[in-house]
Amino acid sequence: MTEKTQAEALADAGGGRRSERSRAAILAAARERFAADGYERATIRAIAADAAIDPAMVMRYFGNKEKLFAAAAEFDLRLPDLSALPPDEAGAALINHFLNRWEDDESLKALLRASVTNPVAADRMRELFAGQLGPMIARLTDPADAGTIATRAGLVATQALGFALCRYVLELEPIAALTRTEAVAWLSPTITRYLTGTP
Amino acid sequence: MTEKTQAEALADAGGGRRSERSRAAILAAARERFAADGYERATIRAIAADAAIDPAMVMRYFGNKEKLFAAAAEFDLRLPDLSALPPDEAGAALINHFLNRWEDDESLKALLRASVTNPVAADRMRELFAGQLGPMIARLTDPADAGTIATRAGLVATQALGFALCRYVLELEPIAALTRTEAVAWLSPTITRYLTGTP
DNA sequence: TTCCCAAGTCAACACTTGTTGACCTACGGT
DNA sequence: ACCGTAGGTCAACAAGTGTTGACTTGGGAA
Repeated sequence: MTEKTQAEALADAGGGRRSERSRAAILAAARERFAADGYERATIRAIAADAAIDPAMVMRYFGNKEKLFAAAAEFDLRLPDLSALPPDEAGAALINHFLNRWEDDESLKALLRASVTNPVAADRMRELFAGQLGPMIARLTDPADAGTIATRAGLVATQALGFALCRYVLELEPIAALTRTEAVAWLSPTITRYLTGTP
Repeated sequence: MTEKTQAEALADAGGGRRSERSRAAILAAARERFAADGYERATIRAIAADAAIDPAMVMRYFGNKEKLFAAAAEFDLRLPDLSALPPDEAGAALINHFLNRWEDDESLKALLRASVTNPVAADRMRELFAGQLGPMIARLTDPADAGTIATRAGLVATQALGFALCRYVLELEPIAALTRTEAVAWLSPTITRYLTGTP
């Protein structure tokens, strides 16, 4: 009864496969495991167990572990357009958005944990900052300084990733205990200078 | 007991006992592999092969993989005393020292790569910044602001580790291509503010 | 009803890992 | 000379990995 409705809805949703629910369960479990354990310690068997699904199904749906990771670590920074803001508020807005994004999607944690040992993940990380942050910064930057855009994006990446590494992965105190307000207060000037300042 | 005395005596003897050479070779290979591959991808067999030594010898000398890592990732930041410098030069000096330290000892890279998935490594990383950077900052800080020392150390860690992550591990361009001078110029104001400034 | 086929299960594969214990071997003290 | 032992070799172990292929099941179409 209920199942029929689900099946129909699911059939509509995807390209025709009826097992979207299993696929979604695997993906959710994979995100969790990759985020918690990193690429090599997260095993297909553990992911399958979390999703209450046979390990063979994981292979059926995603081909192999690397493709599963690629699907689980798909991520978009969803950067807002900050060009409307006064320059001295852009830094605070950006770091705030970044922390939000970090906290409500485990994919970023999975990506960071994996990117340290997995080339594919590292590539995606690079593309995230070069391909998404760069263009956003371009809209804030005086065309005369266009040559500095990539550097600015990179510098923002160093501070943003470093903070996330210490706060969410290493759980280094007292960084992990900082309130959101404190964190933003300390980081904003740094980000702002990287966005629009000079060395 | 007896073994150590003998080993030392033999090492002192002049010829260089093979066991000490083996031990050193294993450690060097381990540092290299852990730095390049991270904890789980660096295998005892690969390390032994690099050192041209039987895998069983690695176990004989270091007990198990975790202890080998602990020995290979022993590290000291060797922080200089910056309290003699004018406050606005301390940031530049510190980041310069940090980059030097990073570049001439692979242990830090090994530690960072491993600390993302290995609890022991993460612990050592935390202790590095809390136990070594903290005390150094204390000497720069007005006793009235003693309560901010740990936070300052943590913030410096976020920027320093984030930069190292992007430059040496992720090899994110254009951060990896920055000259030392450029890097120091961009980071110094950030570090200086974390050391002595306010949000 | 019968039949088909995708979804799901099971057991095994080939391989790699850390780790162990039995076995050599060369050399310094006696 | 001998012999004990530290240093080194070899092969195997048990556990765990990603991955595969043959089998079973259930629900919708005929």
